[in-house]
Amino acid sequence: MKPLDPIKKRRVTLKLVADRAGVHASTASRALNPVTRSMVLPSVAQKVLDAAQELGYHPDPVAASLRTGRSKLAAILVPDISNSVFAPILSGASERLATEGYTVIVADVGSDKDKQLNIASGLMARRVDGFILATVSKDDPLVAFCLEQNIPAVLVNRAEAQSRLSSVVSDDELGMQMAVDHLVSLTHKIIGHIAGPAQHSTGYLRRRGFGRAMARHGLTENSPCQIAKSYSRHEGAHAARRLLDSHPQVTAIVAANDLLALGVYDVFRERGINCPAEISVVGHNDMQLVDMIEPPLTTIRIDHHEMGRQAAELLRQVIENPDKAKHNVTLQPILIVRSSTAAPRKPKPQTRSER
Amino acid sequence: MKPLDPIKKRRVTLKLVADRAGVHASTASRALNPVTRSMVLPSVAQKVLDAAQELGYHPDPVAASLRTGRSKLAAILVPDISNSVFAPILSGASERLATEGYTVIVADVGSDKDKQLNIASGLMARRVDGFILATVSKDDPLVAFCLEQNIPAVLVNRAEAQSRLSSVVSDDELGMQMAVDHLVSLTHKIIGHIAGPAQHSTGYLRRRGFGRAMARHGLTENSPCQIAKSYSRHEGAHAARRLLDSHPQVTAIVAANDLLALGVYDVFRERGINCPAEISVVGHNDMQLVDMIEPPLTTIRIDHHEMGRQAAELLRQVIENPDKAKHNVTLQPILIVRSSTAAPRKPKPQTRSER
DNA sequence: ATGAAAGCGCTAACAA
DNA sequence: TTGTTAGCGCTTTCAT
Repeated sequence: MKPLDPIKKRRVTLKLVADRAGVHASTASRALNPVTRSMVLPSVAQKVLDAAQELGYHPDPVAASLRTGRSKLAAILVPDISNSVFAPILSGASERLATEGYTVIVADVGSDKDKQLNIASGLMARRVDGFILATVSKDDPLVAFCLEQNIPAVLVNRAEAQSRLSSVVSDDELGMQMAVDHLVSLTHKIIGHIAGPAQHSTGYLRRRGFGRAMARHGLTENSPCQIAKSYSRHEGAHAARRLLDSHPQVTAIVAANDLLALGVYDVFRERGINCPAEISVVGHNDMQLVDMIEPPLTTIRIDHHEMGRQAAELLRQVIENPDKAKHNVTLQPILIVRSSTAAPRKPKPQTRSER
Repeated sequence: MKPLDPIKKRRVTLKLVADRAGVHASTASRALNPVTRSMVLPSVAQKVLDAAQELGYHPDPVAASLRTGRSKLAAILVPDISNSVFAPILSGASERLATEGYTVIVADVGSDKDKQLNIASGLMARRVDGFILATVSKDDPLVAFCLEQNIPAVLVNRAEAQSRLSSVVSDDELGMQMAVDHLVSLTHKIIGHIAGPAQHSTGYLRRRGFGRAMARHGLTENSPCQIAKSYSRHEGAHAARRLLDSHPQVTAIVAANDLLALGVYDVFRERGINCPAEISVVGHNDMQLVDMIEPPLTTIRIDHHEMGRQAAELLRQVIENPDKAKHNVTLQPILIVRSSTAAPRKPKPQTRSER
């Protein structure tokens, strides 16, 4: 004599629906799945659909997943969810994936490659249908992992030199070109660069873009560069100090991203340097709120929301057709001029002796 | 004659492990599960563990889930992942849940209640073990849903008046008390409030906290308030305009959150009002970067990371013991004084005629 | 302490 | 076109 359980109501199963419609479970299954619906008489299909409706049937994705090996689950791996650059990427991607019927798992996986791999295999065990990776660095083991496991994956924001996977990134070189052109048009001649870590494509490509743009203006000799250890305000400040110590003559600094530019601001404050009167600064990303800081930051805007959207779309395509040719999408950034850039102050005659 | 598939390597199943260890699958299952391991001879358990190790066995959570009804999946619902307030909550909660073996699904569910309910039932179908809700407003249908479905859930950041579920929030009234005390100590007497939407506990409680604090100082008559339609810079500006138009005498404004305070800044800029010389401003949340804006914002800091952590911990407890008594955790905020607050300018004799 | 057997809810190969 | 059957990989009675 089992105690009956009045609280937990029974799950509505496919069998229940089938019984009510007077057909076999497999027929009900076919009727319910739009793809296989044509295998079933329209009249029967309608009966099944009605029965499902009446009973409030919701297919069990877990059971389906066990059976089919697919899950309608997509995972997005970010190195740091607190970094606000990723927020619009996530919302763009989630939005798109949700409309395609995917449930999105956002995993904050940190920067430790072993940890990342662990988390990725955990998700594989859950049979996620694909990954969007916002984490990759040069020769990333995660990419190797996805290739090995033969699981659909696309890169977003950061890519690889060898494009082993499809990707959506901003045109980092072009962005730097824009930044440099803008400064040169303001008649700057000695422009420093605070680069991001070289193992990230953003760090590497933006640095290259900076170098090329300066070369194009014949300013190669006047383009000192310091590489920040990470994309953080703290490391940005660190690099800025090194840059200013070694090249006090710079009249402008191009930072590889906004966080680094904020670090530059910190150093300006610390040393009483006026921006843009004494030194101009350009950031990269147009992170939220950089229009509110003082001075409002001139920067390169990337449409991260669109980036997420396109990555999601690409992933969907790869999931549907794993042999799809790789696509490397490059988004056009735009220059946003605010108040951190201005023409350089005319060098006072006694400038040299001043220090 | 089936074509053999040299690419897709076979999944290592429990049966495989059992065979290799020379036991039955059920024994292997018992040996692998720490909880049931004691039902098995230590020597046998060891053999199974070794076999699993050698084969690189990973239990299939999908199959386990189908069988047990549990999933080791936890979902966090946020209204807007782009709002940077949620980032530290998410990372705090994810971190904690991950160490407990949960995989976290972050769902960006928007503000539409029907959409939220749809997404929640979708996740229920996936058999998530529990929800963390960062979305709730007054009498939220999502809370009713969780109660009905009898699924573990805890609230974070925003709570309900009737505490139908456990929650972790900041002490919103205390925060406002701190803000008002600070301004009063600077000798402000006429202080306005830009409130958040009343259907959110943060909006309602902060407003009440403001009113009570002003009353405590005997300033009830001098505490005009405007309610913003949403927590956004835009609505903050809107409310600020209304406040300044109706009460031009205010010397300080307490905003219900930082985003609203930024809107106030926008209006100051638009009207040429100097902050803090003419009007002081206090925010709430200590969102990232508000120390960089001009002037750096005095605000109430909430430890959102800790908030997420504690919500996760609470959720774990509720999942383990659904009959656990409700806990309503209140975190202490702290006042962060920066440069948006100062003593009010001494009213010039001709102030009144000036306008 | 271990094995046998059933079944979670679904889908798909096969048969009719 | 529909039903039969088997099984995805696991856990959990039940029997031994």
